[in-house]
Amino acid sequence: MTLIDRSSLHAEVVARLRTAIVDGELSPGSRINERELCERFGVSRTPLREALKVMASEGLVLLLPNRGARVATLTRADIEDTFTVMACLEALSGELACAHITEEQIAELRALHYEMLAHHARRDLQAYYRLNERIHHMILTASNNPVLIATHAGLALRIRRARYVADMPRDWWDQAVREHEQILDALVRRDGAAIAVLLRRHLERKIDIMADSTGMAPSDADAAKTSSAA
Amino acid sequence: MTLIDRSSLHAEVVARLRTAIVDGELSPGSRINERELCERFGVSRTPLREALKVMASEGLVLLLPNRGARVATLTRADIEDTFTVMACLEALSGELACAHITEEQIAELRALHYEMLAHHARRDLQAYYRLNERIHHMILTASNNPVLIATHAGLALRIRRARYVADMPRDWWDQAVREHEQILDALVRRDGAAIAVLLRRHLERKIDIMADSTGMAPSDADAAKTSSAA
DNA sequence: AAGGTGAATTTTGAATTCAAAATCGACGAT
DNA sequence: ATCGTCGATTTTGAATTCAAAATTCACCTT
Repeated sequence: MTLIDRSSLHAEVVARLRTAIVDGELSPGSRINERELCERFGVSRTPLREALKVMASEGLVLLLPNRGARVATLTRADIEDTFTVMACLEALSGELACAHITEEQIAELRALHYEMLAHHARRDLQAYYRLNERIHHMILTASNNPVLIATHAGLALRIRRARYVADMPRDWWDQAVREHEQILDALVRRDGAAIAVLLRRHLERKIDIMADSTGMAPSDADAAKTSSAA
Repeated sequence: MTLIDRSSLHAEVVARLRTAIVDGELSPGSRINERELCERFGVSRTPLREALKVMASEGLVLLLPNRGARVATLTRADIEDTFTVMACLEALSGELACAHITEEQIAELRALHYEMLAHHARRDLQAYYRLNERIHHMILTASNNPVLIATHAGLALRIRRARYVADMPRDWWDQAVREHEQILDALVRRDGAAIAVLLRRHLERKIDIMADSTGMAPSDADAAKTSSAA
C-alpha cells in the first residue's frame, strides 16, 4: 500500500478511510485500531483521529468515548430510512431538473439510457449499476441545487455498501428498466410532477430488494455488545 | 467564560464552536484564529482543530489549506437551495407522520398550535418562532425516520442564522398561521398527500421572506476577499 | 515615492509526548 | 474450579513540540 501524499494529509486520510469503509475493506462493526491504521496509512495519529471524527459526523464511524472507534453497522431500518429520504430527494431533483436541464443534457442522458439498455440486454449487472448510477447522478446535477446534490451524496455514501446487491430478481430488473424509460420520457416532456412521482416510486421499489439481500447487522447497539463482549 | 468540562472535550468544543457560529458570535466570513479560540475555550489546539474539521464537514466552516479556517458565509442562493431541500424533507415528514403519529401526539400538537395562535395574537414574533419550530420539529419526530430527522437538522443548522428574521410582513404572518391550521387538519385526517403539499408550499413561501431580509454575503469567494472586515 | 525583495514573525499542519482510562492477565480467596 | 481483585500493559485523549508555509514589514532599488 502506497504511502500518502504529504501535502493535504488530512483530506487524504479522510478519503482513504472513507474508501476503506465504503468498499467494505473495514468490515461493519469491527473495531478500529488507531495504531494499526496509522501504520497502514503511514501517518501519525493526529490526522487519523481528525479523519475519524469527520467520518463519525458523516455517520460512517461510531465513536465510543475512551473506548475507540468502530465501523458503523447498517441495520435494515437504517437502509430503509435512508432510502426513503433519498427517494424524496431524487424526486425533487427530477422536478428541478425538468426546469433546468438543457437539450444537450437530455441527449446525453438518452445516450446513457441506451448504453444501460445494452448492459441490461447482456445481463451485465455491474455495468448496468454503473450506468444507472450515472443517470441518476446526472439528473441530480441537472437540478442545479448544490445543497440537494451534497445532501444526496452524503446519504448515498452511508448505504453504498448495501446498495449494489448481487442478486436482483429478473422481473424486478426488467421493471426498473421500463421505469427508467418513463422517467426519461417525463424529463423530455418536462413534466416535473410526473417525474417526481416516477422517481420516488422507482427508488422506493428498490428498498425491498436491498434490505432483503445481504446479511444485515441487527443493530448498532447489539453489534457493540457482541463485539466488545463487555 | 467558563472553562470546558474535561471529560468529553472534543464534543464540548464542537458544541460550543457550533453555537458560536450559529448564534452569530463569530460573524460569517470572518477569519478564525486558532490560538485565540484556544484561549477563549481554554483548550489546546488539538481538540479545536478536530472540531474545526467536523464543522467544515457540516458546512459551517470553510477550510483553506495552509491558510486557516473561515466562518462560512451564506449566499442568497445557499439559503434558497437549502430551504428547497428542507421543504421537500418536511413534506415527507408530514406524510410519514400521518401514518405514525399517535392521538396523544396530535393532542399535544393542537395544544402547541393554540399556544402559537396566542403569540400570533400578541404579535410576539420571538415566541411565535419558538412554537413554530417546536411544531415543525414534532411533526419531524412523528415521522419516525431518524435519518430524515438528522438530515433536516443538519440543514437547519446551516441556515439558522438567516431563518428567523426580524421583519415579517403582517399579511404573510397571517397566511402562515392559516396554513398551520390546514396542516394540523390534514394531520388529523391523516391525509398524507395533502399534508405533503401543504407543508412544502408553507416552507417554500418562507424562502422569499428570508432571502429578501438581512444583508446576505454575495458569495463565499467575495467574502473571502473582504475578510478582515469582520 | 512606488514597488519589489527577503528576512523575521506568525500561523498552520502534523508528529511526538504525556497523562488518564480501559483492557488484559496473574494471583489469591472462596 | 471459579470468581474477584490488583497490578501491568495497551489504548485513548489532549497538550506540547517541531517543521513548513504564509504573512508581515523593513529595507533596498529604481
